[in-house]
Amino acid sequence: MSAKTVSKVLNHKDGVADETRARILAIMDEVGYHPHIGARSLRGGGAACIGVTLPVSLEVVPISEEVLLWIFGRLLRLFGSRGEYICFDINPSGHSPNGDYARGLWQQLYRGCVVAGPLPLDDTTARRIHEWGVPYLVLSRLDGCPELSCATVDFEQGAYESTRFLIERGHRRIAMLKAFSGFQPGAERRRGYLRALEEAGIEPDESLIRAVAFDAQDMTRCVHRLLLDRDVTALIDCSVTEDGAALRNGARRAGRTPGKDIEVLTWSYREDEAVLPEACAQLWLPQFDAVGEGFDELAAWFHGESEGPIHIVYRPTLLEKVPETEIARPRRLFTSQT
Amino acid sequence: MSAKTVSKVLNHKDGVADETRARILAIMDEVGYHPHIGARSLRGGGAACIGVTLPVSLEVVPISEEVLLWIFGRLLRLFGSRGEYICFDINPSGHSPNGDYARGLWQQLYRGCVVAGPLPLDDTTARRIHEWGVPYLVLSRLDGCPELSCATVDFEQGAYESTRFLIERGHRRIAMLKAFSGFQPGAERRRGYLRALEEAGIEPDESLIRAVAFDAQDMTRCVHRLLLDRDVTALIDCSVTEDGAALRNGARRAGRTPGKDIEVLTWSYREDEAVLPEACAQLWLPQFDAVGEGFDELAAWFHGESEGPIHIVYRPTLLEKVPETEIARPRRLFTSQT
DNA sequence: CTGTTAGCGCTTTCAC
DNA sequence: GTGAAAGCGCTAACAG
Repeated sequence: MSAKTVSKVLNHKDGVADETRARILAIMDEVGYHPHIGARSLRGGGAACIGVTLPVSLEVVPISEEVLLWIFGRLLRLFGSRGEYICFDINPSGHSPNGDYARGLWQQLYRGCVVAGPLPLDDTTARRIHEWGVPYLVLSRLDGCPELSCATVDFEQGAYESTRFLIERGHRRIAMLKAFSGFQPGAERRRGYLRALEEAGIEPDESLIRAVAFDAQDMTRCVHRLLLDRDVTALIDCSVTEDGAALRNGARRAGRTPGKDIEVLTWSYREDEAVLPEACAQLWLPQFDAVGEGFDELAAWFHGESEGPIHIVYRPTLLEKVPETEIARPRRLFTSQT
Repeated sequence: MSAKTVSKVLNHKDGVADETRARILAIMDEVGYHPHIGARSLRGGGAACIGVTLPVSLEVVPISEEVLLWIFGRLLRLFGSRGEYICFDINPSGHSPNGDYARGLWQQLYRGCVVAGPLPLDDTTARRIHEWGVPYLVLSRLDGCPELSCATVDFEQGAYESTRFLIERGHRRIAMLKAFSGFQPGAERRRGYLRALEEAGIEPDESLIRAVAFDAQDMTRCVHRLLLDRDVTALIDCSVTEDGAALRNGARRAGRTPGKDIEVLTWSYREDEAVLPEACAQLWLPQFDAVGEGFDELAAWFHGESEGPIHIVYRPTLLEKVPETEIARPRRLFTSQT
């Protein structure tokens, strides 16, 4: 019989006599036949791979193992169980000239992909991914590319609400521990903060916005420095380092005590536990919920059950009643590898 | 110019004028050209993917997240940093008819692979992988296929030494908590145990070998049952559950106390911490060391710097002086998902 | 140094 | 219901 007949059997199409089909299947089993995935993708089918890439090296934005695993586990359930390959292309310390973090797509290895991390503000690849036309999901928004398929949290809104909350409590000089300088979520934080100040007619002071690295020592140092200025009466920790101890230590070095002579507002990925119980409020970022739902939608898109692009931007919630129990060991979304 | 010239440039081969090369590179950059990985593999090159598969579903042998991550991290360093894709094909609850867990190879997606888990005794796929001819590494041996490229620990030797140690201390009825029934490491344990008994002229009692699941409740129950027999004076815990509490609880329910009226010998993946400090000895299984070295060799093989197959079978070490500190939270190699 | 040609394994189109 | 032929993008062999 001919190649076409075999091809039909392979792809579960009809137009083949039952007897022939059975015979072919028997032979395939006997010879141990498997279709060549490369040839298939060459012909236009595309490999059944879902790819995971990072827009920047793990050294720059050190996504924690916990998160990588969480992503891994979700994709396993959504794609692995349906027989798709899950393909990681995580290139620590830029093997690639920068920008082609989606080479798995260009090379037609992926038929969909997850960009797992914040986008640099000058990113141009995400737009190319969008135009490429396959299902994809970025875990970050990008200014100037609102059509991006994304699942994340509205950091600008979070920063705005946090700042306004403190202004309403009478604060005028509000410091901010900001992460992700040069990245979209960092820019969103800044914008939200400035917008709230402007609305209240407060002149912003750039020196109060402090970029921090993802480690406890740097945190402590920054808090110390900022709080030496006695006019600073409030501090927003939107570093998402979730490190209450570093906040306390930094404040103590500056002779201050959170909840007494300095009001702290913390950001956290968790709703039920406090970064710092003595904080005046905690902003909960439902990032995991957003990403989880994003993955569900991505799977549906990938499997042809729905259409993209995805646009999930969860609004953070300001908890005025901070949970009483403190996060036991900080299980961070980002961990420095020092 | 022709396709071949372009191909040469792509593959960093010489025989192209410098000026032409530069021109081609410029154009490639401009158009955003990327070679089609499927076509390449079709032509015989093979995709630059290292695959990771599990011989059985995660539901049957629940490899812990910690281990998956450890593997992931190692492969990232060894392969990811050199630009290779790391591709997982982990098929929970048998999407495939069983046996084609290496479909990534048959489909020519992988140019090498890691089989990350114990092999079932009736496995036939591993031999086919071996004959396939690409670099691969199995984290288990297989009876009747000694040529397999593997990195693991000699469980038979471990069971033999454990049993002999207890016999020499005067025990005659030695119970055994055994994991991996139906799998190679389970068979090795049994063999080692029986060999030691036979050498000592002790008639084995099958009921003393007890298969346990990877969870604390089942452990406790099994220990309880076994120790109700007052003639049992020694217990080998080679379940590698590393759960001292379950051992203690089971013993207590049977009215026994480890270290007093029952001698326990524990197996552990760690050298410096005790599963049960009151054990009379601990067998250290340098599994991580073996696998780590195996990965190094696999990478060399994959990159053409050395030849396979790999054969790393580390000998366990019997520590008569059990470490004093107990493993804090059991961080298990295998965790049931209940 | 450069161009031509063939063929990898698959699927689709079209003819039988 | 089945077969023949073309072509996907790439590279090796062979001419020019």
